Amino acid sequence: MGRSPCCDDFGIKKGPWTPEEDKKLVEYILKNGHDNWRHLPKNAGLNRCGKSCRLRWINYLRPDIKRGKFTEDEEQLIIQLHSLLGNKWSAIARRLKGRTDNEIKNYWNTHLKKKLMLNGIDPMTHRRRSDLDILASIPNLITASANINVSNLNTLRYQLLQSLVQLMSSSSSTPNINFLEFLGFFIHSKSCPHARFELASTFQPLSNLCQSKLSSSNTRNRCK
DNA sequence: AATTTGAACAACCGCGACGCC
DNA sequence: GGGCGTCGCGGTTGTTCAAAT
Repeated sequence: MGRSPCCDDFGIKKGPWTPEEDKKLVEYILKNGHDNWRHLPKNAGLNRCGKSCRLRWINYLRPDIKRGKFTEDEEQLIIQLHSLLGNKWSAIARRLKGRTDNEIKNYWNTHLKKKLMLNGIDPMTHRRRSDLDILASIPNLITASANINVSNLNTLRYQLLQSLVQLMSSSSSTPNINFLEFLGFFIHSKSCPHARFELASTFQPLSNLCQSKLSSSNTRNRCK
């Protein structure tokens, strides 16, 4: 027999919290604390499960929560801590006063990950990506980016392909700055979903080629 | 002006860890 | 030692709203 689920009671409310529910929860916790989340909703007169109450308190209602945009310092700290701790959001949150693990996790997924990628840094390893790494991820980069404006797709395709040919013909393993700038131009221009789709499909075969190049070069390195 | 799209973030869900009996 | 209840975490989904079309 398994553990009894927390939130399967019929009639238990889910979804966004109302101001009245917030008020009840805050008043109850400030007066009585939160020793037992399981029993708290009933005692506080809330038709919610304990888990939902806990989350609402920790992520939104706690009095010491800091609201508003992340500062540049906080961003740097998150990046630094993520490079040391990985996706240990609660551990990262403990080192950022007033910020919650959920908030940091969301901020990482929507802002910081992209920011690092656009700077040529792998968000998981925190290492600078080689040209081949970047090429292999072009379709993802293009699809992930919401900001492409291409008025003349063919011209840009031609320019990009020229850069790619140049890049592929050089044997250098260090990042090609011109190419990175070119990619940056693509990604920072305004949105055009159609162009993104076109570009992503155009570069999929090239990406596959790069993946196989990468894996064969890794195999060679291992054999050395 | 209406519709679509996508970013941001709030909230949910499943599971492992832990403590108690 | 193992069964059970609860908590906390991380991944995922749902909702909202502004910008683009």
